[in-house]
Amino acid sequence: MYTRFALVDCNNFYASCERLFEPSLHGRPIVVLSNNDGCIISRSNEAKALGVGMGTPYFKARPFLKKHGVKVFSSNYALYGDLSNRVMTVLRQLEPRLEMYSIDEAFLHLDTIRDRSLTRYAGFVRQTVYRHTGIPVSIGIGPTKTLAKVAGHIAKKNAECQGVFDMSEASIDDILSCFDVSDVWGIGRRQTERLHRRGIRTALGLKNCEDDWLRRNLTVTGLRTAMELRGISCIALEDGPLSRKSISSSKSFGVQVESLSALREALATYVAQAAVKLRGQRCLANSLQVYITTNRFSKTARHYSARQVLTLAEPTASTSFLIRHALAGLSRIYKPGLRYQKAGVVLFGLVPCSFHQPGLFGAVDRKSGPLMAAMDRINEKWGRHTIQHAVAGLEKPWKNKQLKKSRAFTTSWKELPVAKAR
DNA sequence: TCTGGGGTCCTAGGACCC
DNA sequence: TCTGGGGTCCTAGGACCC
Repeated sequence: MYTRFALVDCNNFYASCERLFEPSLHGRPIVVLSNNDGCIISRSNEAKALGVGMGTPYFKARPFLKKHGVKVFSSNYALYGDLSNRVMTVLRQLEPRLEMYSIDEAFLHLDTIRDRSLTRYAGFVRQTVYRHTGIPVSIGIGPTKTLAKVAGHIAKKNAECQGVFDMSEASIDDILSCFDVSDVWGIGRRQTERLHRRGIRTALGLKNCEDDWLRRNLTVTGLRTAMELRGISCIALEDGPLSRKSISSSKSFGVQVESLSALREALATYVAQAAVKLRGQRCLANSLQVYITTNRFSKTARHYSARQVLTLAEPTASTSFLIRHALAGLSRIYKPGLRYQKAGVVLFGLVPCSFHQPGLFGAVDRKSGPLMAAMDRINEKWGRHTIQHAVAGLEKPWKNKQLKKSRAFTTSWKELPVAKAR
């Protein structure tokens, strides 16, 4: 049977979410900043048209944004996560074989759509998502995921496509010959440099490149990308239950941090966040990594970055236990007298709770399990830091800044939008 | 003053085993 | 002169994605 993948991509997702609750911003340029109000990570079409670059540091772009009346938002993940769920729910109702690829993208299998044109069907999907959620999407269709991504690009960039493009509507080679190789899914900066050195600048060039050279220079992933461009599907739709291999939590600080006690607070806070996710996934972790780093862009101070991996005697999901190990790791890599900019933790070696056989002397989770479950319930009901470990600190002066954040319109009763009749 | 956060996969090289 | 060979596992680091 002939397989067809569709890539559904929310247009300028974060900017579109913000605009949803401030309709006066329609037609006006908007940008959304990264976590610490650091970089620009989402731009409305109007902002793109002004030439605002993706990933530009905010402090550099600020005068320009002000001059052109660009509305600036801090990122509001409670809002984006909730709207993403709504989009995915609508899509899943239309097409159950769905892989949620990122917060704003999903792959669908279109094998079952036989009796009508895929372009028309995709147009229907697009309208339905918009009607139910208010989020505009583009849809690309192709025989492999990589070609569906190419089609998605074309759907988004060309107004005459009306948000939908199907690769089978044109000659694939013609399309690939005009498609920049650096825009191909899986081809990043380094690979682009290598391809350019060999004189390959378009997706068609990559498609026709010799397998041996690809295998040697771009590894098996590069070869797989080329095969996908040839229409041979090598990357399957992952529509099974999500099972992560690692869970991490890290953040830049709002102010630079020198003291071990502040680093301990921050790290304990991040460990607690990661542990909540771990329990939400009904898993235990058998090792963790902690790391700290100074500002890598600093021209005056030497950059220091260190990490420590800790293997646990027995896998656990207990916040207390994980914090204790993380802080022991921290004390081994902490160097006094430096100005730290970021800390983080990664939990890995995840095993489902149900698979785990408790050790003879362990039984950590049998004791802490009910306590953690109670903590999670309280924090879910009353807000994130209602109860927490004392070592995570109360004031949290190192917390990052998010000065321009919109409200949690859809996930908090206190922050519901208010409509006024005239 | 000021530059995100959370993931996945691949490879090379070392340790270890028989 | 001359010091095995082949396999597995683990880890750090790099590259990529959104």
